Amino acid sequence: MEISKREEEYLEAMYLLYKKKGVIRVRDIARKLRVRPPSVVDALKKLSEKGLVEYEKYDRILLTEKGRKIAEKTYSKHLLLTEFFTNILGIPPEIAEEDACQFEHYVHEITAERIKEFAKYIQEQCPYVIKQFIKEKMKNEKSKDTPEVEEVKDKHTS
Amino acid sequence: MEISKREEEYLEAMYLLYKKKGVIRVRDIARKLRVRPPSVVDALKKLSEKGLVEYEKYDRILLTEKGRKIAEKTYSKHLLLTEFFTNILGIPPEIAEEDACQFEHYVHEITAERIKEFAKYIQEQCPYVIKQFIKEKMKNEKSKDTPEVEEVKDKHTS
DNA sequence: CACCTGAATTAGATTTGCCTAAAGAATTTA
DNA sequence: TAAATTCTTTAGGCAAATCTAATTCAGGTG
Repeated sequence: MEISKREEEYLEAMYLLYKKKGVIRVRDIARKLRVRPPSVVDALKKLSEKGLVEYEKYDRILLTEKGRKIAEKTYSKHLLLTEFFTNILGIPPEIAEEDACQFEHYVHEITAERIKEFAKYIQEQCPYVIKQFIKEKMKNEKSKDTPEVEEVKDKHTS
Repeated sequence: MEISKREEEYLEAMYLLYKKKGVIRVRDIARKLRVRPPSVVDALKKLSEKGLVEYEKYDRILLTEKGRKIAEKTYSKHLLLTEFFTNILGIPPEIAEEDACQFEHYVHEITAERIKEFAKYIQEQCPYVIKQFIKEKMKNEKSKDTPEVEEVKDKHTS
């Protein structure tokens, strides 16, 4: 059975809401995915037909076993990608988050797994090199925020 | 002006066709994107309205300056991602290709840039570690293709 | 208990991207 | 150059995902 990117996003949102609050409400899903409640109801009906969500109107909403497994798999990719982008590449958290949030729906198992292994391996084998890389990049980041400072200083001291 | 993932894919396909053959034909775009020719015509009309493609029916098809720039940007991300997946992570080429083909449309400039820098840095700073990682993974790959061999050997030699 | 409020739902419409079938244009070939 | 083939285009429709407006429901309060 085909499951779309968007459906995966719905499942993931529901999974996180359940983990955090213990209940899943239409309103909250809508907020999380930045859509209107009617769109959520549409999605719930479809997901329910596919056996990924338990849904009867006006009743409590739950993921089925199958739905939860998909959500977990997606979310674990999300975590691993975010970590890689921030810890290894030194990407700012909000951007890392956005990139992960998209790629998580496309990345092959093998690639995800490999990224995780690579991160571990490289941190163990050459932690200092990584640290150095991050440090370098962070520095450049900051100088972008305040691009004039260095130059001005030079002028003053020269 | 909003440009969708799919539109970016059309631009990229056209860009590559032009680079390779010097002409862009509906038929070839369709083949590349695995859609039927009428879908391509629809897309061309929209892209033309957005000023990304020069299109008059039955006439030659060209990217505009603007369209070409978008395609180039996308394609350069494609290349860099593919290289990272294959050369650093040791992902098989077809899978690396597919992952790149999706992520290229979402990855932020900064992340793409950082991946490129990281690949360069790590290859310079600890080329041996990378080589070792790849080697290890490749080995596991192969043993997956022929999972019985080792065991059978053992039995025979024991 | 009746009412009020906020949440959930339905109805109906829009947009994007794709399709098939059929018609029209261009190119190749006999 | 006329016919055959191939490519391109139009017409008409479908499915996914979204929206707004209006309705229905559930829970809390006077």
